[in-house]
Amino acid sequence: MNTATGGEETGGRSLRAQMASELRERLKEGRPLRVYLGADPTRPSLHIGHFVPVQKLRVWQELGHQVVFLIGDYTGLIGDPTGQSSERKRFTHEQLMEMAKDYTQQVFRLLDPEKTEVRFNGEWLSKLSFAQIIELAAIFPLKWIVSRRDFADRLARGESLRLHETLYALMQGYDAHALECDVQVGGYDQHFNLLAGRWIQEHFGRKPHICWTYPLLMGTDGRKMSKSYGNSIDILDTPEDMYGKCMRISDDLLPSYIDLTTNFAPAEAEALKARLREKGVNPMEIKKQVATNLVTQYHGAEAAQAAGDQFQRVVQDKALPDDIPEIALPAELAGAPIAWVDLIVALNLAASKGEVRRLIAQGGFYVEQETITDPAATRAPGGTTLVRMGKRRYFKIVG
RNA sequence: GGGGAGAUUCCCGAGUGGCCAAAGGGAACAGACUGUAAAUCUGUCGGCGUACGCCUUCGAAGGUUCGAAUCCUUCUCUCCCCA
Repeated sequence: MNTATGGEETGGRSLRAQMASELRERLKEGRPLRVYLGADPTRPSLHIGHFVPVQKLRVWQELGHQVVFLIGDYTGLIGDPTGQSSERKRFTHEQLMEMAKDYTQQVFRLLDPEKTEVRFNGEWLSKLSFAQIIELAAIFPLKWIVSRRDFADRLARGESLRLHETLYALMQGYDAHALECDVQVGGYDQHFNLLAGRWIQEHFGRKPHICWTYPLLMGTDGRKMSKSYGNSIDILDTPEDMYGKCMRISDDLLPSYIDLTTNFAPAEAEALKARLREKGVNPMEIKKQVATNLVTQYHGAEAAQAAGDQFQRVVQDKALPDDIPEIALPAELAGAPIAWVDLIVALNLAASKGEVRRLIAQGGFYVEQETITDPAATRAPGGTTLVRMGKRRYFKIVG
């Protein structure tokens, strides 16, 4: 059964079409729908890739539907095995509750706390009896579980796969049932977990919820978005960083960013994507609109405007940024001329003298906006000196 | 428990006695150009020295050798196959 395999190829057109038609039916009921997103608080800091469903939840919220944000304090005890190539590190309930604080704080950058129902799945999962778990477990043919690509791969490679991991989907599915929701949103990889909710709801004679999933958002360079790749845009980024990182999105990824991260009205989004396909249109202009939209969502229109202005000034017009960090010279370095190479290393602004020399040799070291070409150049003591290393690392050395 | 493969500079990955600070790719950094911090092109990419050079590095510790990432011994860890 195709829909049970849980991989990114699942679902397919027919399922999506079915979900769309079920959603249309449900909307005809004319009441606010309960739309839920669950997340396990197993990561300390989040990026906009994690936030694609959150961003969509906000759209639902703005349309007047009841949005539920579920914190997986119990599912987090297992850790979602979806897409994992090995057993996950497990957290204690205390750790999870601690991380949940940061988590909700970040989520409320987008969602309206007043209008959001926040729940913890420990509320019901902790109360299930063994008999109830048996009943739930009986819903899932083992074949569905072991044919999921992630599990199948691990089994094929002879790697550890433990029973508790196979229960994850059951737990998430039960959440959907307990929350009596109409729609569950999630990443595309969550198909299996979302469908589990439908099976459980159907088992209990309920109308199954609609599964609404979103494709994976790639990092700004086209690889998987990950903090360690340095290609992520993080929820807690400053407006300037967020804007700048948006401008760094590869041109060909722009359409997916428009779809997944902005809250343009559908027609507007389509228009932007159409513009991108036109000849002679500078993608930069559209990228700026995406950046402004994104920063506005997280920081407000004013901050977005300011960030855009700063980008224009600093990057495009190559002017000085607003606040350049000042570095006061420690006593032992002050008072005498010192070679730039030594100074920069002493201040920990570079890992080695060779690195600074290289920068100078390549014409990327500037003092008071003048390129330094002599690797032995020194700085005279006293006063404030503006230093620029490379494209955008500015410092003021004082003392 | 038995058999096999492997651990290389940030990552992947070549390298089986000197030409190896170590191919190639990726990332990163710089410069050029541009339509942006995109794309493209060029360069750099262990440390110290202006420099012929010196020092440290190829899982760990020893050993063989004029000379080892490459050979031997032991150890640690990882993966695969069989039971």
